Amino acid sequence: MARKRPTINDVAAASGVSRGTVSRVLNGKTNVSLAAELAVRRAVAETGFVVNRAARSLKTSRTGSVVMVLSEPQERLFEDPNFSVLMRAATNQLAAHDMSLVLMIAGDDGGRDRVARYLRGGHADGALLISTHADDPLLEAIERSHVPSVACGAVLGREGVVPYAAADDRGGARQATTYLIGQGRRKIGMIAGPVDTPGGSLRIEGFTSVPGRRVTKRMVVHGDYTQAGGEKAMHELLRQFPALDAVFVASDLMAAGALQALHAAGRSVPGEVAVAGFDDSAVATATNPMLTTIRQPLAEVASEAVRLLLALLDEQEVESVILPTELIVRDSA
Amino acid sequence: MARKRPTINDVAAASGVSRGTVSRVLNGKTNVSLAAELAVRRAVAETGFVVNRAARSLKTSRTGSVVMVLSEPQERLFEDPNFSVLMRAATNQLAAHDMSLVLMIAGDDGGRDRVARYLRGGHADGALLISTHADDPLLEAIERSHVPSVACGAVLGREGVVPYAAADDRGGARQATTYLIGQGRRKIGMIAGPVDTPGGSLRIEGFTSVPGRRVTKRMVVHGDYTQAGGEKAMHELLRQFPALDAVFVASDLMAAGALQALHAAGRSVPGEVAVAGFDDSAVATATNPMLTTIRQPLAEVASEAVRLLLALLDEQEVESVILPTELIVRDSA
DNA sequence: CTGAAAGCGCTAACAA
DNA sequence: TTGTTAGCGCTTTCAG
Repeated sequence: MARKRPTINDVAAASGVSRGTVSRVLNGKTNVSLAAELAVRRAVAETGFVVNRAARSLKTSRTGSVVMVLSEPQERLFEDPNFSVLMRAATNQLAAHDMSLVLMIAGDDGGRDRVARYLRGGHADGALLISTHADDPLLEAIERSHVPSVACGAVLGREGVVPYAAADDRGGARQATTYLIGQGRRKIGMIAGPVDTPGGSLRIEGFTSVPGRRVTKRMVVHGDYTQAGGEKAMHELLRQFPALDAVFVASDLMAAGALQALHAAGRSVPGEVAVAGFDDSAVATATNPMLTTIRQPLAEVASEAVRLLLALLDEQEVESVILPTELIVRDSA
Repeated sequence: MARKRPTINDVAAASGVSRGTVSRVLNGKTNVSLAAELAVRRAVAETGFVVNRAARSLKTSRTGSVVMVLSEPQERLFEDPNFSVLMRAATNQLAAHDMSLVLMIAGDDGGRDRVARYLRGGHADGALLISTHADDPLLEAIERSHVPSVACGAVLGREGVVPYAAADDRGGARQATTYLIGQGRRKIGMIAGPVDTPGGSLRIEGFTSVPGRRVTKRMVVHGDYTQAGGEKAMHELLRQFPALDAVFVASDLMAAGALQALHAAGRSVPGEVAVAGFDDSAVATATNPMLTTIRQPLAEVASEAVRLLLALLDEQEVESVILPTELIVRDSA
């Protein structure tokens, strides 16, 4: 048993046509008689034929795969609940087009180098960039490789260069802030992410742009998107801006940390301080009180990014898309 | 600019040796003079040559990639914080061997079919199975494809057939239970996972096997690894076994739900009821009180699984491995 | 509408 | 130790 894998030749033999004709029905199906097509399809089913991608790829120089490149430092992503959602959505969307997703991590020089070689080697038709920074040396390597790329989340400072699909960070921050104000809060602080990420800077912009109070520098501190970072940031904020009656936190994980800091400081939530998060990740319902937060349509971000990438591969013009967020009201604000 | 990608012929020309010699230094480097090797290496660097995997694959019928197959239904994994850890570790480990990881989701019939075709087509050298059940039709397809496979976490009922790397579920449960008993708890309930998962049944075994009290049926209820499921299960447990003074919960996410149920029922934690979780995922420190839990060495599980798979590809005999867990004491017990 | 034939870039067997 | 050579399985002209 376990005979050799059937090739296109076997299918040709079984269906009584030539290799060329089989190939035609397998692909564009241009100029094939119905009879021939039927015969081929039957033979494919009978033999259990599956095309050899390597051979096809060698001929067409298309691989049928897309690489998802993670640029975030290991430890951060380790805690990041968003990434797996992006992965699954991208995988599903790609699968619908009979393409596959390969994952690469460009966390250090070695990783970046591997990605660069992979791309230069033409091992993937396109790249999906996750949390890539504008100053990431990888960007240059990608550009040099001429492999079409799309980012999930804008690449700060390269918005015009690298097409992207992203959640509306600015709008989401505005939603949260407006809600807080609507709840009668006026002295609102913010725990932001690192400024070199879109979530870091755009959410500050959104936060700042809502009228109804003055925002000064001491009202904003920065965390690193981890829970411990959020806790530390909250303590700092409490020191700088003790009068605050609300905090908008740029991620749920950091918000969980902020909740702990507030608890330790003896401030009740939402009584004395209202807390709003961002992400609507699993931790949002694990905290006490549960987090009022902003849901990002991450699955859609990934599918849209894939759609853009496929369009790019198809040599179409593409335009970046920004998807709306949604306010989820729970107990913390 | 943007000239054609250099081939092995260009390298041969640039280094003044034949294609064959270039190939030799690129691969096994058997029987190559130092001079030739040096010349080739220089030429590779100069030309920026990267081997064409498709061509190599066509010749060797090895792809240099491994597919990670997720069998879990979409909605569960969506909340599962473990999966991304497995992915990253596997990716890193594979990268160290110059191989890549492609991700496929076999959540429904369509997905399973795609995976089966992928494997039958010889598009991957091996498969890494995640949360595959014994009755998954995919298993048969994989077997039929003759693609070497290793599971992350045992495939219940197929332990002898599919090699695996797993955390010590039984031992971890025992650790947690023993700790609870050591804290003076005697009426310990359990919220288990679905019995058709290793974490579901082995953790019950571990829980039950610790002496010091009697375990009856009403002390164990089942959840579905979601937070909502944990909450519901806790309510049920409270009804069946109201006298309990501790709960061992088979996942942190469910434990977070259990905490909420206990809170709603007016039972203090850990005062009246001690709670121990499992996983040590991000939610474990987001809850209030923070969870005492069992840490699974997931990254090691993935690396070990990859190691086993590579050994299998190398035609070696392999033996499944079970890795020790660690008790993390926090505030809930 | 279909068959024949020429490679895609690489490895490995063989010959030198 | 090295060069030569024969394909791996497929797509795609080019004739017919």
